[in-house]
Amino acid sequence: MSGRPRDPQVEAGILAATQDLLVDRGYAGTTIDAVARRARCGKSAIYRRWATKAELVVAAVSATQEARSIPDTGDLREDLLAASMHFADTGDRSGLVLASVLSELGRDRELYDAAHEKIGGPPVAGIISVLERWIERGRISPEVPVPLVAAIVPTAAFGSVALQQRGLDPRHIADLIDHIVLPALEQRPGSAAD
Amino acid sequence: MSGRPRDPQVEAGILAATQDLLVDRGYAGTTIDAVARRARCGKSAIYRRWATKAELVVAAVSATQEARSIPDTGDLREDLLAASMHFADTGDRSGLVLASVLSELGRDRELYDAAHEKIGGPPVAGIISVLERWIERGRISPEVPVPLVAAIVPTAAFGSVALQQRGLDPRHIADLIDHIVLPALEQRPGSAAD
DNA sequence: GGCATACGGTACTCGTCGGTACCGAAAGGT
DNA sequence: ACCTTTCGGTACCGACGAGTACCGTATGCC
Repeated sequence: MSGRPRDPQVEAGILAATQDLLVDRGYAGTTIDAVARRARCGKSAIYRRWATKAELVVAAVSATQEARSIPDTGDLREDLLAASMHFADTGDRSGLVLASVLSELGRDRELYDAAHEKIGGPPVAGIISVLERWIERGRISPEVPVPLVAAIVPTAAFGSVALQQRGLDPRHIADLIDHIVLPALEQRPGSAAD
Repeated sequence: MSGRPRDPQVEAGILAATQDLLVDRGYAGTTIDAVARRARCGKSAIYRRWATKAELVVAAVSATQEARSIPDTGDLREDLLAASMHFADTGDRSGLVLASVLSELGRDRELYDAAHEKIGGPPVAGIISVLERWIERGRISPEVPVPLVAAIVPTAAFGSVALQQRGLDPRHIADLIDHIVLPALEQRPGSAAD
């Protein structure tokens, strides 16, 4: 029956190589031969696992995602910082990989779903959770448009990655939170200040 | 010497066809043959004007840009709305065209410069001008980080275009200005009067 | 009218890349 | 030991697309 088992390291190497190439060559520039060369494996090892290039890319995009916990430091600003730092340029390639497949997103349904669900979803959900918790605690007015505010940092990160090929500076994220996000959260429900 | 002059309508048709294809096929999907077919011209008419596909695309991207004036309505909110509405989904294809060439931006210097200068530059500059004018008038504190605030709507528009293949809803832009931009501008240095 | 160029259209070259087929060697299960 | 599968590697096929070369025709300047 079962012959030689597949080497998990080969799989990991292929995915890593694919991510690398996506980031600095783009989708079109990521050829299967180049992936094999970089991963130091044969093309057969790739096609044994994924039937098409699209499937490989989907897998590589999905693999950039890992579980994340929602911060709860007792301080709103700290929570926001913690939840947002995922978008900083700190080794995490998920943002860069996403940007690299951008141009195909609207045209390849499979790619779009994978990228949107795996990359866009969870991190934004983390920020939303933070905001909702502080609304429950009364620190934030229930009238603030949560989705709008929660999208600020991810959107900025996305733009940075897409246009400049690099993630956001952690300092930049802190500035965004201090000067944009927190002010947007300060509106009071009934107070007549304005 | 000079024989038959070039037909300006041919040029316009080629650029329009290129923009159309970029928007709904992407950069890779925009073939020269397809451009010629859509523009109802020969490939020779294209290569007579631009030496390579990249040059054609740069020209098509550049052609989406026209002059814009800086609004001055006497009301801060109205000025911001006017300056930002350029990013709304209203016939203006500049955003869509930009998004379509996104994936190549970081890798093709010529493309990047054209897109950044022609599309990113002027509209953002308009918003910055509005903010600076109202700072001079004392309506906005000189301490607000202008570039950070000015980037909010363009960045959001960019994300929308890139991820969903469509521009921002005008209503969404108004929400951004009311709930994000204006609150960020309300921080006062120390003064109370307005 | 005649020269030079642009026109739409077609046929071609040539490089690239996704995907397949096949190799001999290695590695595990039984 | 034997059988099966995976391994890295290579050679190949077929499609596709950028760019070139011409074609006969149309159009304007001198």
